[in-house]
Amino acid sequence: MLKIGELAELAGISRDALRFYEKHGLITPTARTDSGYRLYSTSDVLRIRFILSAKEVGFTLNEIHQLLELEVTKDDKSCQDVKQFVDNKIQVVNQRLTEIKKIKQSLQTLSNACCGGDEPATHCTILGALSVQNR
Amino acid sequence: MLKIGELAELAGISRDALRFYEKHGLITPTARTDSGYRLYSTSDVLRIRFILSAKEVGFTLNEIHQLLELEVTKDDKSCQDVKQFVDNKIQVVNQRLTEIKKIKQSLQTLSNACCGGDEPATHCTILGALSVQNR
DNA sequence: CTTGACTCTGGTCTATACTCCAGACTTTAT
DNA sequence: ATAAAGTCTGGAGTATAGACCAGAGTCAAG
Repeated sequence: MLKIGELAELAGISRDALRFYEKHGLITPTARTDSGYRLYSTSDVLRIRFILSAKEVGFTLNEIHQLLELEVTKDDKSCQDVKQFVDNKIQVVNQRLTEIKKIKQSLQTLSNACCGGDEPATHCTILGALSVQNR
Repeated sequence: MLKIGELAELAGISRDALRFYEKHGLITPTARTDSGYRLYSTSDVLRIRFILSAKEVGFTLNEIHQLLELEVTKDDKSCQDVKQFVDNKIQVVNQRLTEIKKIKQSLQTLSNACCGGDEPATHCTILGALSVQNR
């Protein structure tokens, strides 16, 4: 079991951030010491990793909260609702995937054009690189 | 040339957002009418599209500002600096690409597990779906 | 030629996601 | 045993990205 400072270091975030996530229902330490210190287990570590991943790709804490709440049993009566929600998120994610690939291409074009590359200097801005993409 | 309301509608954002971007140096209308109305050209439209794309994938307005400022000429004396900056961004983008693919997989697994899918119900949470990935 | 829709500037307000104390208690190292 | 480092709760402060509003000017249609 990890104390808050240890988990914070492991995850590369601050203790305050961990307490903030807890206050907003994203994670609860598996246990507390008698004196009230938070204790985190390995599954808490996974949870934090997921939270940070999802944040990295643009989900808000609120959305992440919803994702973490999802609990599907095959014959849940609200199953279709959950599926709908998840499928919506998949669409969002796909959209982001497309955008991020475009931007990556642009950055790459820009990088190649720079410092003796073969691309003409007219492509040497982001927008120029983007329009190369669009041809 | 488009007036602010027209561009706003085209881009799917508010007029206030456009003025906000302007205030922070991300975009300047190509012209103004005599009475001071902002006029946007097609290259402004491209610029806004880029801004929104970059925002969508998690860049802050500040970072986007930096990206838009990049202007590389082949024999720029600061060329290596620019290349460095761009290559860093490419790394960030690659990281995000990886994360987003993982999350997409998890969502897909979750969606498939739901409502009569083949996956066992133990994978029917995001974290469960994630750990399927990690096997 | 006026009425309604649009735009201007400048300012305040809001939500999100934290960060940074303060004052008190706990644990660890020497 | 004591000092340093870590943790607790609660609350105030900050950065980002706008939204919203007021009061005044502008434009387009009937």
